Amino acid sequence: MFDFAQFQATPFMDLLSPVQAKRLLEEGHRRTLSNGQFVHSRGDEHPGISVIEEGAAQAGIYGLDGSFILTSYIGPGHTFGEFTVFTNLPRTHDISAVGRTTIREIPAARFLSICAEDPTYLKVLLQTTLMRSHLVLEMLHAVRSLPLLPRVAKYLLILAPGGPAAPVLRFRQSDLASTLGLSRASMNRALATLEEEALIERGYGQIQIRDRERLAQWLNTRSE
Amino acid sequence: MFDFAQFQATPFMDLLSPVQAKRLLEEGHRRTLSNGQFVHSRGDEHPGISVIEEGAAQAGIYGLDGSFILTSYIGPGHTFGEFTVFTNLPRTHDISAVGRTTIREIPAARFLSICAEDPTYLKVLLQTTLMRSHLVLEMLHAVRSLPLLPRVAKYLLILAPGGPAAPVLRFRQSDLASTLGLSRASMNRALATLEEEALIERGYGQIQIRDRERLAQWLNTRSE
DNA sequence: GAAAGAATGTCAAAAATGCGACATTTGAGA
DNA sequence: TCTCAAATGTCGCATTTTTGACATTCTTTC
Repeated sequence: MFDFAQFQATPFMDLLSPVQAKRLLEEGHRRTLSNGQFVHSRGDEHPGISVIEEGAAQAGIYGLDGSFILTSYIGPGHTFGEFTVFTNLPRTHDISAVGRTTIREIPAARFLSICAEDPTYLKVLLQTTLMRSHLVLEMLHAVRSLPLLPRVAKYLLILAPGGPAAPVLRFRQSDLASTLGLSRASMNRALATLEEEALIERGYGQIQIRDRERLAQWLNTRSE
Repeated sequence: MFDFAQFQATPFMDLLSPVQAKRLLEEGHRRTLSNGQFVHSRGDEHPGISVIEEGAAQAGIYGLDGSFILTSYIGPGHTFGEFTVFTNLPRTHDISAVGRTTIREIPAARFLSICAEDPTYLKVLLQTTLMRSHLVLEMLHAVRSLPLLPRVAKYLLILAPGGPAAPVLRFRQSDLASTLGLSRASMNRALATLEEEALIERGYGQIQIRDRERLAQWLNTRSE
């Protein structure tokens, strides 16, 4: 259910039955976004939950200097915005599309009434929220207890999209750097070292994990 | 509902009606712990959710060198262990009592059946989980984007117990240091500076926040 | 109430990291 | 295709932080 070794949460939609999934999507309004387009900005009102149908999104916060601190990568079947539904507070993160992306937006009131009808939605959302919460705790722990190199590796694993293909992270090194709270120079050196170990490949605006499994193994030998 | 300025989540029990609260506690087994006594250790099985009736607990992870990385301070009315109930995975944190503490332990199966009876429990647990998740994200953000001094201040605010009284954090400086991922020397210097500003007071094995409001204000002028 | 253990306060040398600068490579758009 | 902007690769130097050591203060326990 929760593949620790791969640091990936199960998508919300995968935990619903096909009927429940269909029912939920029907309540939503479809929206298509081009690469990099903003879905929400920090501070936006309009509470509602969104489901990714195709493509992906990234959540983070822009710093005053334009740097982007990434918090999570949101893939197909995952949701975002549930925080606004259950707390009635404005958005806490900036969310933008990664590649061409289609999402379903379900307004807060409507989602809540679906939950009232069938509490399974609540239970499943709780499950995914707890898993993601756990991942954030893992990140927090990594930031504080791991040396630079394994710390970078762990973040790559957590932020990398799931799925069978070799994961490609479409992030600039400068964004990754501010995400981990270090300078671009240090990030570049760390990535260079990981590349020497043949664990990743650096590209222009992206990083490819050559073999998720092997990177996870390498991390284990380094952190325990 | 969610006091951002004070970085405190609403306790789970406060969001339940008196009847619902009573019903839940009746399902649990009461347990009394003395100061520092362990409730659970990382890796423990036996899934179940626990509610703090009196006292408090701290959750964290012990490092190999004996250092303790604190994750959260859990006060009266708050829960812990919900992760084990909904994922069937072992405990991810070490939890110990702070001061004389009584808790109610509700086995996973029983809690789930209560939720099935009355989905309000699910909804409320989702609310608190989302709030706490948000707090962890705030911590993560602080670690990466704030300079040392405001970072320490923010952690003190997040980790400090709520309530009207001047909060006292019963932590050793060495634990606080490893919680923020820095050395005891740096932590000591940071705390010394905050004390010079008359925001906190250092004690033996504890730190007192002189005025939560004022510390939050000081933080705001420093971080935006 | 004395002694021992535990935690804090502080310092200088060593190490790690950030900063600013500049060359190089890549990709997008005219 | 060519040009230019954007992103990466690298290098000293400045700064911060850690390390390890030691003195001091506070608690606990005998």
